[in-house]
Amino acid sequence: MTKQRAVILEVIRSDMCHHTADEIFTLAKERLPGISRATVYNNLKALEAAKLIRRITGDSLSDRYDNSYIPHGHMICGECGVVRDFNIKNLDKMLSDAIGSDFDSYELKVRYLCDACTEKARKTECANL
Amino acid sequence: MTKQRAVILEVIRSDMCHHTADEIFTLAKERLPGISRATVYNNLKALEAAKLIRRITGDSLSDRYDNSYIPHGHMICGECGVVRDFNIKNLDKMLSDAIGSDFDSYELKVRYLCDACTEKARKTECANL
DNA sequence: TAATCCATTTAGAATGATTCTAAAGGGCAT
DNA sequence: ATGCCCTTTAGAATCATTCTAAATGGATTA
Repeated sequence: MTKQRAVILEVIRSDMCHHTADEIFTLAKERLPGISRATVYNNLKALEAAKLIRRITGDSLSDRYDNSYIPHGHMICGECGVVRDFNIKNLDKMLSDAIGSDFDSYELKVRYLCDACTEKARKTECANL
Repeated sequence: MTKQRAVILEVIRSDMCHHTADEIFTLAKERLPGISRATVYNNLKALEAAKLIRRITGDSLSDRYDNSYIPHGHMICGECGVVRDFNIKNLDKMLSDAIGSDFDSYELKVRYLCDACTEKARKTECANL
């Protein structure tokens, strides 16, 4: 465990956000000014291989990283992009039943409008009347 | 509906595969040799906006396109990359319950080992004994 | 302490999917 | 035929990510 790897892991674990590689690079740089972008990518890959984090793809043009390796749902506001976790009971069993075998992992993303953005949209509508 | 758009839509609808933009470009080119890559991307975007197809992201480094706009599960073999559809009963309801509101769409991907690749792995194991 | 080793880091080049741009084309109403 | 506007085209630009080759660092041994 190099100090670079430790810092990257701490950055990912320090909050509930689902950061992009670039954000992680910026945050790690505050503590290790000399750190290289390639090091961030190398370690993100290594940390996922070690099952300490999980890469989540497709929410935006860049991938994001989850501080838990255990699969769970992500709800993503289509307006402001905020990502929150959620769980569905027995989903693992339903999935293995549906596909007819065990599986390695899953990714579940729901696009919705968060409360704040719903509220904002409501106000805008009123203003347009 | 230009002839380019029509051909692209036909390519996507012509089979159950989940093609990448590049594959769609190649297939469309067989019928319209002069077609440009940008036209394919433009139309894929327009067709999704018109709810005729859906883009699915994160299965590989390039996005793929589904000939149905209606969300459903995708099971993806981690070995050979083949994508198949599946459904889970009442998932819509479970999702809206879990997130506490209606949602726009979801994406559900399960990474597993398909029968053919499982078989292949079994044989390889035996060969290594 | 000095020498060696090997994995990791670094900087920057390379890649590859996608988007952007500016000019050309095509269809439709006038 | 003319003008208009949306679409297409070709290629340049962008941007996240991967690759490469040289430098570094920490541990181990002599």
